[in-house]
Amino acid sequence: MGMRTGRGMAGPTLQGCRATAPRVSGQSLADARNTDCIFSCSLFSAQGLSIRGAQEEDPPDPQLMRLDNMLLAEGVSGPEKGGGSAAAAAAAAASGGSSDNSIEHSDYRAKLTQIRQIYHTELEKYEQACNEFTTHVMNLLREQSRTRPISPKEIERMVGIIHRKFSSIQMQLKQSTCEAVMILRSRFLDARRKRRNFSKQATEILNEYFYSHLSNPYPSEEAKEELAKKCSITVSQVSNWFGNKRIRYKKNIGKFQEEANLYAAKTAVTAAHAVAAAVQNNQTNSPTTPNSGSSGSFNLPNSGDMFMNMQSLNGDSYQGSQVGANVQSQVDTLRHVINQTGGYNDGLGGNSLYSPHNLNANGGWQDATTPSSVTSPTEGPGSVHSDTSN
DNA sequence: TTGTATGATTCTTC
DNA sequence: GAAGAATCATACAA
Repeated sequence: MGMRTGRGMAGPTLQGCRATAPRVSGQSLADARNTDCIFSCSLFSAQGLSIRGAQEEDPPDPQLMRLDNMLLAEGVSGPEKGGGSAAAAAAAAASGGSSDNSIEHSDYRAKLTQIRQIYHTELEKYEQACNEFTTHVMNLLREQSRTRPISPKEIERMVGIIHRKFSSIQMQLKQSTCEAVMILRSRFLDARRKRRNFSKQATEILNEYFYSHLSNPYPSEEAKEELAKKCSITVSQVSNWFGNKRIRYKKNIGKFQEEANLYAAKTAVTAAHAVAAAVQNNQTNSPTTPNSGSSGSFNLPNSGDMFMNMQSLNGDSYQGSQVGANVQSQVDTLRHVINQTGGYNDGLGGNSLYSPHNLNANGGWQDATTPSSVTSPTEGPGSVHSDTSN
């Protein structure tokens, strides 16, 4: 489960553990004993050795030291540090502050606290039982001393045996706790890896960008960062989203038409206002002043798109490239709406006034963006080389 | 339960 | 290294 078959698999370092750890729902220490997690296996294999002499006079058991160190590192033993384990810290760092991950993070901390509490309760119980039993044995020996002589050495030996027995129980407790923490960690990392749909708002933001940049849906790094910030996702997620979107859009334009219309209509009014404002602004100022709006980093090439000539909109003879990138994108939206109202061919090339998606015959975004002198901020759509599939 | 949507991963190409 | 393409795995709706 969770492992992909037939291919190499890149992933977090806990991959091996994650792949074999059972997906337990409860977090009791007893459940934790069932794990076959790699880490746990090593603990179990060493247990037989640890029962003997984990106490005072013997050199410190390396296994016990490992357990203690791990419990300390995970914040289970030692001073309370709010569940601030390495995993939790890593998770917090990876979360990028998104609310969902924060919830997961707090969930992790809550469960770790639970484990910590169980551990300390059990540890206390064992210590108490050890003391009680020692007292009990001492009392018995005292009583026996009335009938036979008992040397201090014998008493010491008995106490030593009791302590060793109880320390082996403690060892098991520590092992179980470690296993529980490991399971929790693996489950937590699994949860991070699990696919989650983006929020509706995030999808809307991405879609709005995509459909308003249909002529060149290749956001620059800056734009990706901005989108990522807006959507509370990572830049690579933005890249993934656009990669998926471009391919799926190309594969089934018809299916996405409705969606395209929706977003186009949504931003049409804004687009019209923006265009008018930009034109106004441009006329009153310098005709070559580029727009520096929020999307200004997209130097959308447009010489391949007849509609990009703003002449048809304002009567001026100035090109879309002079308008500015954000206006350019708005024009994309606007023209889409215009085209919708006028009706257009659903096909890729067709004979319609313009191809609404700026896809070339191969399904690429090439024709709208092929000017040799103008390149995309990232990589021009010229890199869309083979769109013949499907 | 099943089909579809979708985010992620991997491989290939340039 | 970025993008396309194929695929996987999971979420989600019917």
